[in-house]
Amino acid sequence: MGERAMAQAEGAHKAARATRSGRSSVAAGSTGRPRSEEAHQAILDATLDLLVEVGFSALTVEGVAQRAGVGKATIYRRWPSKLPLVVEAFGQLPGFEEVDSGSLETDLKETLKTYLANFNASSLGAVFPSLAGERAHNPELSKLLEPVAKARREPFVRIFERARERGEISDEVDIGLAADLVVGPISVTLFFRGGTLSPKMVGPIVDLALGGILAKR
Amino acid sequence: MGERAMAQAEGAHKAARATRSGRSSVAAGSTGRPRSEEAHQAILDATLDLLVEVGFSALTVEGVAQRAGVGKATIYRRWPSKLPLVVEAFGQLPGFEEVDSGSLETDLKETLKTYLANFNASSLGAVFPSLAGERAHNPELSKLLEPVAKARREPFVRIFERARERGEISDEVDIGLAADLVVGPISVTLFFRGGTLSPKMVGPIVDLALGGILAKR
DNA sequence: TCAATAACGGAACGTAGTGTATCGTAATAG
DNA sequence: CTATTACGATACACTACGTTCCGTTATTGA
Repeated sequence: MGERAMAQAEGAHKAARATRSGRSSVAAGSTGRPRSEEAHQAILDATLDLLVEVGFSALTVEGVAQRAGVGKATIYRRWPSKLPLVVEAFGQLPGFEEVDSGSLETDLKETLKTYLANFNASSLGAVFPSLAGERAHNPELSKLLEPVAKARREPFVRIFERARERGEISDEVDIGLAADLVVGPISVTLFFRGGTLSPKMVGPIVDLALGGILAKR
Repeated sequence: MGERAMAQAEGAHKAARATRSGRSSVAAGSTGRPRSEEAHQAILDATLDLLVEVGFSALTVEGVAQRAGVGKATIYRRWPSKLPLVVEAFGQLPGFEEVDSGSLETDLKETLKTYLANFNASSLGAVFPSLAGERAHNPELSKLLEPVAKARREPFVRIFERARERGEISDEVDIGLAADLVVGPISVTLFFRGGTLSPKMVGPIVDLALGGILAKR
């Protein structure tokens, strides 16, 4: 859900001026001017915006500073390089809620719909491919991205585990593979074809995939 | 075999490059030193190597020139920028043969195995994500990549079409979706999880996916 | 045989981004 | 009120980029 960035697009110096309420969360035991929480957030927002606009590799710290209306030093004071900055900004993107309706089919369809909605709303659909493309050549990024990718897969694994406990699917079914089968067409659309993700895809995907998964009983 | 399929949509500079005079092609009416076909190939090879090693965005013309043992001008004389260079180099990667055994299951498994073998052998598994990640932010690259991606999907569509003609699958099955379902787990492994592709995946994938596809009869 | 021609590899531009440092100013603690 | 620290801005040396120029080399046609 984020109206987040929009306010940022034009008002570069808006954040700079807004230092008044630098209500820093820390300041414990430390004297001096506290770090501006607003600047912090403006930097993360600008990073996400630029990540969507130009991708990971074309993103520069200088560009982030300009967009956020912030000096470069303010960024380097908090993050040593662009990688952890990107990872933290990426981590701000919303996760998604789990569904436990008692039915495998409903769980999958609802979760997938949330999945796609998130991809579209948060522009994750533009950010994720850019980061994923870099993984193979950037071990550090790969490591930082691993838990994120895992967290996005796990809900599906749990859905299948619950279905197995209820006896909906056979013990023979490879749950990890089943999860990949369901998410697969979305991945293909996103990466291979560079297409758009629509919630309308969900129904047919689950129906077709589930046929094979349920058949093994 | 090894047919360098994947018809390119890049006639633009191919035509402009008509001056090539590899050994004795005698570039009609043109005097002067002929372009070295050796250098040409060395450049393309170096481009592919670097594409695998560092990815698209980190690939530089300077790096290609060094790797190929060539002056940068030699590259710019043939390609206006790194993009068409990358596309032509990418187009050199082998396509894959079609299988028509008369059985849907066999066709899928054999084709998928070739698919994976190519991904591994040609390091396409490293190159493709890098290019795919750039698509969202580079419309030009996206356009040039479109026919390539399509060509990789088409064999699977044809396999399903033949199966339908033989009456192996119902008319209700969405063939495009079926193709995506089969390739899906590979895409997930490659992009989402950054994992390795193994031919051992093929059997279970096809078995599980086919269950749902065949069930609709 | 030799001048004209064009591609060759290498080197020299100007540009852009990096990470660090320094400036005067602003905000907070004691 | 003073010490301290963060702020935005700017300057810095450094690196690597894309592009262009340069003297050299290979080939052609007179």
